[in-house]
Amino acid sequence: MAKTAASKTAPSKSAPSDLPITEHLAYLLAQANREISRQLEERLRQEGVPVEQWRILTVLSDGQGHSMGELAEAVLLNHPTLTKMVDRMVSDALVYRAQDKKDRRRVLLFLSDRGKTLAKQLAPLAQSHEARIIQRYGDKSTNELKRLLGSLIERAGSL
Amino acid sequence: MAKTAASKTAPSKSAPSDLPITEHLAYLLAQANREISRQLEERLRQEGVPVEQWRILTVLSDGQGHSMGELAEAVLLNHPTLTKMVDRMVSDALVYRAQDKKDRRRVLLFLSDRGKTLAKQLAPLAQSHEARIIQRYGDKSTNELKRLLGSLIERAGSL
DNA sequence: GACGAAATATTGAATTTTCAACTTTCCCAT
DNA sequence: ATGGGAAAGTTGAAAATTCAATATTTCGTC
Repeated sequence: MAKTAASKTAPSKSAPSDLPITEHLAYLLAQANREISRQLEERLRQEGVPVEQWRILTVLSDGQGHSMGELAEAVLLNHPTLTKMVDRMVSDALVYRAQDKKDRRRVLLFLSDRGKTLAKQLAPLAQSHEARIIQRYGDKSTNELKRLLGSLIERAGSL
Repeated sequence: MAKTAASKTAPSKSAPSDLPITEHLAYLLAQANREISRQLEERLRQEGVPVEQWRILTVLSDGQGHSMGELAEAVLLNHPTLTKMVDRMVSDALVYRAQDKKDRRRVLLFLSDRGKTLAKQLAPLAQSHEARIIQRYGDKSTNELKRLLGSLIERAGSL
């Protein structure tokens, strides 16, 4: 038995499974995310917009109304957090809420004119961030990384 | 003609910069990180330990004392946040502080016996999380993803 | 040596996020 | 129809994070 834990070297005191933290996928993802988010955030700070709001503005840019639930999922925020962030954006007149006629429990969110304008200003900033990564990190690597991340996410539910 | 903002070019094709958010590396990283962190968190909840504390415990598991600055960098937290999290961990008797004799500005952090025990309980949990990802997502893909993330992080400073 | 600048860590106030509870509306089996 | 439960969103209190300001110690230079 113990096929996986076959004897490697004489275990002195701590388990051999003490993988350094930098080898954990969870850690590498957190670190990479932190670095890249930080850089994007720096770009967006130019317009005084937090990354989460950029996501919201970008998702809403398709002109459709999106429900809070949809959005929460899309922009990686949980419901109460999104509610309060949207409150702030409403105060800043970037978005507005409207009740869904079909299902009156739902609230649909739309970009205001001001929000549309801002979204258009932001898009090139994010774009140039992406471009710089590709430029420095390489087209090949970047695309491969994106592909792998995409498929990881796809299967994440069943992980 | 309902297009309120089609002031520029005519092509109905989307504007050059309108990359869907799901194509942005920054977004893919955030999403993947969220999914994987969430899963790990679920495992760790078994022992009532937040992911950040797992990171701290794991880094300190080398038995060395680590300064707050070092740790903050290693566990992806900024200084004040780390200070307060460590305060909580000290209250829980998982770690303790000691002044660095060489440089009295610095504070070194060590695992207590209780912290060591907990760290040893946690390691297999994290390990099995990793194992499950590899099992479902594939050895090949996982390693390739890790490799790419590692090299992205390496160059992140110059991005 | 001594002084000002930089590095290290912490604190307190303000902001943000989270958790649990709540309201409203819809679904549907009785 | 209708009453119980599920779904969508919000709210308020509690917890965590962040920002700016504050000690304390070290370093370099004169």
